[in-house]
Amino acid sequence: MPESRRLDRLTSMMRRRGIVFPSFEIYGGVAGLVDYGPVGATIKRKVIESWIDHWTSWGDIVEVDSPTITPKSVLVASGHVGEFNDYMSECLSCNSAFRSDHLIEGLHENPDSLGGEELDSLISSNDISCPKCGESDWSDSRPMNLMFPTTIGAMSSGREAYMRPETAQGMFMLYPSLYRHFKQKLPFGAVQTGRGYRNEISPRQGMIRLREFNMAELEYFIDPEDPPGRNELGENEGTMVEMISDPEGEYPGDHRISFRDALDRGIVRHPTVASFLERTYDFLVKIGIDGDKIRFRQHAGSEMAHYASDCWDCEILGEYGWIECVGIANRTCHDLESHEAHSGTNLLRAWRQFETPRKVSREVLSPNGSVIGPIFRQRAGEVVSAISELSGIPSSIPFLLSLEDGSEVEITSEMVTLKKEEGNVHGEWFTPHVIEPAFGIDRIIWHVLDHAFTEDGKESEDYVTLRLNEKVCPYDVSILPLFDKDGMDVLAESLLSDVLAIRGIQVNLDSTGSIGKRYARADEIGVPWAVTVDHSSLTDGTVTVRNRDNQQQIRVPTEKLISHIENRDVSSLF
RNA sequence: GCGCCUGUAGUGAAGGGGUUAUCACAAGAGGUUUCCAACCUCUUGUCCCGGGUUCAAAUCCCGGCGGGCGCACCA
Repeated sequence: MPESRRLDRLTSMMRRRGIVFPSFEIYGGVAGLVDYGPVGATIKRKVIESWIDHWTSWGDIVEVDSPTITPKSVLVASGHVGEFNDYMSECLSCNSAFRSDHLIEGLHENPDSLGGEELDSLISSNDISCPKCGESDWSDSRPMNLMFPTTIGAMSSGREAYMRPETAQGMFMLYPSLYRHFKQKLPFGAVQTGRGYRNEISPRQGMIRLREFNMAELEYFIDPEDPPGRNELGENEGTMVEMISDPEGEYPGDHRISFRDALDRGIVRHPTVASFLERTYDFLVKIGIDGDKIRFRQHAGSEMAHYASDCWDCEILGEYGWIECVGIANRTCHDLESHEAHSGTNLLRAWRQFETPRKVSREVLSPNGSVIGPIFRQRAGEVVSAISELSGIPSSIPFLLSLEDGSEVEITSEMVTLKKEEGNVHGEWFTPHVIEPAFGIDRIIWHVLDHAFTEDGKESEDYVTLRLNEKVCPYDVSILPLFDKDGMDVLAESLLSDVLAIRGIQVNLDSTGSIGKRYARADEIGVPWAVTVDHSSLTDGTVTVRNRDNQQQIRVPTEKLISHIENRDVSSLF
C-alpha cells in the first residue's frame, strides 16, 4: 500500500463521512474555502473548546470576541495595509515574480509608497533587469491584495474596511478594558477564536491554506522588565522536543532539548516565549497530536513578520510534510505603541509601581501671576506657559525668555519665585509587551485527523479506526441495538434519550446492517464507545460497552454506564 | 499568477465519437436473528460548467471553475 495514497484515502473518508467538504460545490466550488460537515463541525467545536479551556484555566487569561470587519485605520496602524498591499512585477522571460518596490530600491526615497503606474515607469525608465535571468521584460505591476476589502455603510459615504487578517487587533483594541478588568495588574492575557481572512494567491493542500480560516490567538501582556514564565516551566527532566534555532543566530542547529534547558542555554531568548512554547506543546498533545511529530522552528531574522521581534513556529508532521500550525511571536510593544501613535489615545499603557518610592527633588521656577499679568497683559498666558515649560533653571535672573512666536521677553526676579519641589515618585507608565501564540485551527484539526487515522486491516485489508482523543470525538457514544426488534429497539431508544439528555454529550443510534458493520462505521469516525443492547439487556438491564481502540468489551448495568458517561470516565469501567 | 497532469453516482474506479454509461463499496426498503465491514431480493443516484466541431460529444477542440504536483507567493 503506497504511502502516497494514504492522503487520498484520508481525504475521501473525510468527504464520505461528513467531516470536511469543498464549499459551494454545486456552483463549481471555490478554492480555499471549505465546509465542516455534521461530523467535522463537532470535532472543530471541541478542538476550539479544548483550546479555550486550556488557556483560560490558567487563571489570568480571559476570552473576548471582536468583529471580523475592521476599519482601515486600525489595519494601517497595525501595518497590515502597508505590508499587504504590495505590487508584484513578473518577469515575462522567466516567469519569476518580484515585489515591484524591491526592484527599484535605491532609485526612489520611499518605493513602498508608490502606485502601480509610478512603479512601472520607474522600472522601465531605469531598465531594471530580472534578478534571476537578467532580462528586462516586465509585466505591468499588479497589486497583491491579501486582505478582502469591504465598505462599512452605503454608497460613497461608506468607510473603508477589511475583513480581519488576524484576530489579534481586536484584542489590542480591547486592551484598556482588559487592563481595568485585571485591576491594572500585569501580566494578563486574552484569547479569541474566530475567522480570519486572507485572499491567498493560490490556496493549496486541501484545508492547509484557506482563504477563510479558523484561528485562535492569545495576546499575553507583560512588563518587559519583569517577564514571567521561567517559574512555570517544567523541571529539567521535562519533555524533550526538537527545536531548530535561527540559522543566523547564536546557537544555530537542531536541538533535542527540554523547554527549560532551551531557555537556560539561550536558544529560546525569552522566558515568556519559552513558557508558551511548552504550553502549546502540552495543548497539542492533549487533543491527540503525536508528540513525536511536533517540532519548533525559530524564524530567521529575514523571515520575521513585520511586527515580530522573535518568532517560533510550531510545526506538525503529517501527510503534507512539516506544516506550520502555530506561530509564537514576541510582538513587543509594536502594536500598542503604533495604535497609540495613530489613534492619539494614552490608554494603551500600564503602570509600573516602584518597590520603594523614588525621592525626587527639583527646582522649579514658579511664575508670579500678579506681577506678570499687569505687565504683559494679553500675552501673559503665553509667558506663564513658556516659563513652566522651561527645561532648566536659568543661571541668572533676570533672563531672556523665548516665546512660541520667536520673540523674547525679559523676566525679572519679581515675576518668578524659585521653589524647591520635594516629592515621591511611586511608579511610571510604560507600554506593555505582547507575547502572541497564534493557532491555525484548521491545520491543527487536519493533523489531529491525520494522526488519528489508523489503517490496520484486521482480516479485511483496509479497516479504518480514527483513534481520536475523547476530547475531540464527534460522538461520545454510539448506541447499537443488536436487533432492531423484540424490544431491543425500544430499549435502545430509551437509552438514547437518557444519554442525549446529558449536557454536552453527543450520541448516535445506529440500527442498520450487521453489528460488525456498525462497529466499523463508529470506528471510522472515531466514536470511542459503542454500547450494544442485546437479549440480556431486556431481562437484566445490562448493556455491553466496547472500547474502540482494542475491541475489548464489558457488560455493565445501564444506570452505571449512564453515570460514567455523565462523569466522562467510561474508560474507568474497563 | 505560470507550467505539466487532471475532473464519470456519497466514495473509489472502467468506458475515450454511435442503442437505455459500467462495476465495486456506500446509502434506502424488505428478508435473514446475528457481537466485529456476512448473505439474499428490490431500489435510489453519476459524465464539473459554458461555448465550438459533428448527423451524433461523457468522449475531440477552446475557455472557465475545481483538484494534484512543480515554480513563485505564504500576517
